[in-house]
Amino acid sequence: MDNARISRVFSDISTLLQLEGEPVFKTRAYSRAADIAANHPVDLVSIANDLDALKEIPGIGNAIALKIQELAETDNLQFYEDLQGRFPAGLLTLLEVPGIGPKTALRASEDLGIYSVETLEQSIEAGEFEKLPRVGKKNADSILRHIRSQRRQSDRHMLGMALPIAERLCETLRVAFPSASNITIAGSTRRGVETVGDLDLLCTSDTPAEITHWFAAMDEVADILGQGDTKTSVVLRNGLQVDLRVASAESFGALLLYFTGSKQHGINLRSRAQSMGLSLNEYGLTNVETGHLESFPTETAVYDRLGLPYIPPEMREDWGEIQRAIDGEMPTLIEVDDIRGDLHVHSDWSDGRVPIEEMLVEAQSLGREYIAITDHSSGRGVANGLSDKRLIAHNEEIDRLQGEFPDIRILKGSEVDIRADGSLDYNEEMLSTLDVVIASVHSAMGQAREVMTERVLTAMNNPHVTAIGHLTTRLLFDGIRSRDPVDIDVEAIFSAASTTGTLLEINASTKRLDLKDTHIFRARQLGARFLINTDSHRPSGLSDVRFGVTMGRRGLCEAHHVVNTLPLDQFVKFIETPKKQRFAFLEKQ
DNA sequence: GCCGTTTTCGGCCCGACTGTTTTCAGTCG
Repeated sequence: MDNARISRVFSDISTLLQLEGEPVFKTRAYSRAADIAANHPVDLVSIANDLDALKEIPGIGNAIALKIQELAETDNLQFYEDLQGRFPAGLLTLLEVPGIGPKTALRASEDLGIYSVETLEQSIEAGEFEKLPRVGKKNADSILRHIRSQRRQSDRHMLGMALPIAERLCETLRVAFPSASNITIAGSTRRGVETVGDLDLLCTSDTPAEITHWFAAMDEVADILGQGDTKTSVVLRNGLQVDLRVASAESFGALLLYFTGSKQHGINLRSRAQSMGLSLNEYGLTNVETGHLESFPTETAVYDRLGLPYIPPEMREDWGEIQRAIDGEMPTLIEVDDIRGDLHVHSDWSDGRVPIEEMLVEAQSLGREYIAITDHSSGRGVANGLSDKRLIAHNEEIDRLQGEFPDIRILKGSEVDIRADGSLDYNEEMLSTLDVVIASVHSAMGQAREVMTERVLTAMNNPHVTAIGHLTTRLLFDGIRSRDPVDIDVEAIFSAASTTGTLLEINASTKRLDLKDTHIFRARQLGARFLINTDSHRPSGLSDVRFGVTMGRRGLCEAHHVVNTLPLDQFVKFIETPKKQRFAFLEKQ
């Protein structure tokens, strides 16, 4: 039982209670609990024996806390079982089809015996489904199209793939409509969520219809899902859904706030507005008594009117950010420009694509003050890992290149395999020749939780290990494959970071993003410090640092939490400090 | 079911779109 499964249970309960006609506020409470569980930085099972700790989480009360306890203790929930038993099996899968809500799903199963997406499809094709009340042919056709397009693709896309496309579409709009302004990415892409379901683009213009119609007619549009004068929704040839909304400039602040989300952040803001006698929507704030509408050109102006400081998009996840804002405890989040060095970079000495020189040229052009070349260790045979002998030559090559590149400090490094038993590929003598050691798991990923945890802890206790690379080894779905994270006690690892003086890597590679946001949030609370590294295998990879910074921001990192924001001389002092005293050194900075 | 600088009871976020209807239900974000 993990947070994802708990979330699933509450989400199902919410839906099923809706079908039973329970009050909407009750179903909403379960729905919010599902969101909370899905994103909570702490494993709920690990605190389930403490009822008060569960109830301290906003949105979790007595009833839901008790249900979490039951799930944690028995891996089961009687309430959930009973509820499911009162409905036909398969009903919930129907609800995953866009366009099918609770009412339609229930009617379809009761009246037509539909209990799966396949039987739904057959019923639509047979012309039966459209005869249900309030459905009709157009709805039926639209649902059928959704079923078929959903089958073609997974429903979420890596941020690293979606963001560049969104940026390119914005640029296309800028060129095509010079008079349009505020062309902006919104939605989960703007918040920096690791995967996004669709792209939300906004702009302001006096001639919205012209823009939405032009957009829907673009070459790369494969399918138009909906089109009006102020909004259009299309599917691109690559399978990505894009929603474009156009409005007038005076209300852009409220519009952007609204379409950036998250949903729950918006609900919390509207709640706050209500308590001030105001009503918040995408056009602005309306005085409930007088009906007067105030417009806001910027998001900052809306927050200000609600008595709050600006809340950066990455924080708008209902992780306590509004309370933090009220309390005046807003962090100054880390920014891309704070990053001065990259400590995890590969070259063609192992499995990188280009010679060290080319990585150095690119790193310099990005303004990096220092870089560690960390090719793989000998255990990575498939990655052309470096034997002891080749590591010595690698070090000599770096000394030579330092002479050619006086403007960037090149650190001797290695990404060393943590073997299945926790030992490292190089011995103490070899490790002591290196400035930076990133220790990573690349093998035996199926180990039991206790074994894996002990394995990484052993590496953390090695005095030469600077940081643990991509802790969970998960890979996001890139259209072809994905990899689940290893089973490891992250709380134990995060706690050990400060006691051993080991840094934790935020791996910015677009398919990794490992640690992920909730891990960073929790590790920071437990006193960990980080490196944001790109794990680049080619020059273009060095720019991916921005994705790592975004994850750091979502985990509420300030620059001082991330050690490669230190200027070169300070960073060198850091790695020259005996490992056990490094966190004390950071405290003094 | 959750929650409290109006409340331990009585509130609880807001609007657009679509297609079905004879004034609005259902779904979505």
